[in-house]
Amino acid sequence: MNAISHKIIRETLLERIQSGEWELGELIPNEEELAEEFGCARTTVNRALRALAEEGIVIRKRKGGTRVCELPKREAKFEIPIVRQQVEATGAVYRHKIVCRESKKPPISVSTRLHLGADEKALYLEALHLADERPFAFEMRWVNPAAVPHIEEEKFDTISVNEWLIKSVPFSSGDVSFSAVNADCDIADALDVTEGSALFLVDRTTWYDQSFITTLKLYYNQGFKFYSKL
Amino acid sequence: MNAISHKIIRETLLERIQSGEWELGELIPNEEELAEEFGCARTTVNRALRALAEEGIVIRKRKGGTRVCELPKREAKFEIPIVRQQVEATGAVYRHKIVCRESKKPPISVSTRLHLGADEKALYLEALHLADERPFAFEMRWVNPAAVPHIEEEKFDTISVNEWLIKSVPFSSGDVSFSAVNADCDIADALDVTEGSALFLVDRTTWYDQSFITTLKLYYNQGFKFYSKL
DNA sequence: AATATTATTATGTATGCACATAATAATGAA
DNA sequence: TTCATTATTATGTGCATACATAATAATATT
Repeated sequence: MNAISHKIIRETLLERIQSGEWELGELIPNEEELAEEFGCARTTVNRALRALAEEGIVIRKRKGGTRVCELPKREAKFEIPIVRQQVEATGAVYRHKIVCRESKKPPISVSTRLHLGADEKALYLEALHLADERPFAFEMRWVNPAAVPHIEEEKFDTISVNEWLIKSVPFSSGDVSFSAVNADCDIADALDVTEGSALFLVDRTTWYDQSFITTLKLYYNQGFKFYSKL
Repeated sequence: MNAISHKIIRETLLERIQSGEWELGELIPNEEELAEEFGCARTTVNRALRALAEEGIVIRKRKGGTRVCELPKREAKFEIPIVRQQVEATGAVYRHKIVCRESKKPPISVSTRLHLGADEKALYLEALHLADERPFAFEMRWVNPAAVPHIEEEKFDTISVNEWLIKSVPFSSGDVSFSAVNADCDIADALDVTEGSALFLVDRTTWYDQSFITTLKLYYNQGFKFYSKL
């Protein structure tokens, strides 16, 4: 009665599915029948099944009933972390340094991404993230000053650009891509690796409600890995 | 009455949060008050707030009430795709080729990962994934034959190892890492790129209920990108 | 003052009921 | 046979109510 039965029911059903008691694609008993089996109300079974549906374990259709998902999706979720947290997670001391900061006309690829007019300027920043004073990641970023005017006043000596933006625009959306690139001369120099080293690149563009905020390329130093579970 | 009010309420509350009407960390009205405002039952508000809590937008505490999350988490979710689907998504024709298949004693790093005894053999496979007959990704994999004995009978001429395993063990768990590596001589050869090219590497180990199934390294060809949203 | 005990409070959960809705099956008309 | 109409069914949702639970506040005890 009190042992949060919707969770227990969810668990039980999940076990039946994972053990193969109910095959992939198979129709499972309806809510009413399950409610009777578990000796609870249909509402409770409903909640358990809804949870499984949200997780992609089952598919539910009105009148069609509930069946085990044919192709259980394997998704890896991971946080887009703040670099400082990544560094500190390794036990190292974090520091960041603004290497370059200027207002200038961005290349077309960037002005397109930020939805800027042809002659509009944007803020360009280069920053180096350090772990125990050793280069950890190198960031090349464009910011749309119209979206966050107060950025002009910020020095970024105590807080990184990313952290400042997250505080200013906490609920932005974004596109991200992950890839591997060979370090060119400039980046190799900044990260203190040999030219051509394989670097993990995160390329991200974020916006809030139609207003584009920033686009950046973040090059992680050699040997960096992103971990996740599925 | 019929316009799925819990969704509407969730939306409305989300807007108030995103617009800054309720600040980060701020306590929002309790369920009863909101129910009165929206003219609905507390149950309905509860459902909306529970959804927001699951998304990491708000934090809820008994007696403490509900408050906007201080650091809204930025997580990128993406599917660990089947390579065939990745290839076909680009419009290319997929084919895969088993380059090597043998049963042998794995190195310690692998026997540890697969929880094998010191002298136990495992199945080693190398496969090349092709997009329009051009190398797309190169896979080096160890499989624990004890976990999936039927694998001995499978030729993998119509289905890839990964797809076969997904069908055989649909609900496995796993650890994944993503990184960038320079192509060594063998891999450069397999993917037909110059040695030292930056490759995107996915390293994955999967198991089902304490029984370790497979561990693999998947090297994507140069220029490959993983896309996601946040 | 420090500690243990007892309210108080907002969320968490379960229930029975009613009705809405989408997908299907059954039926009828052309 | 073909198409449109009408049940039927399982899920989807909302509500009022009751009680459980965790965290806090208030109180009493040492």
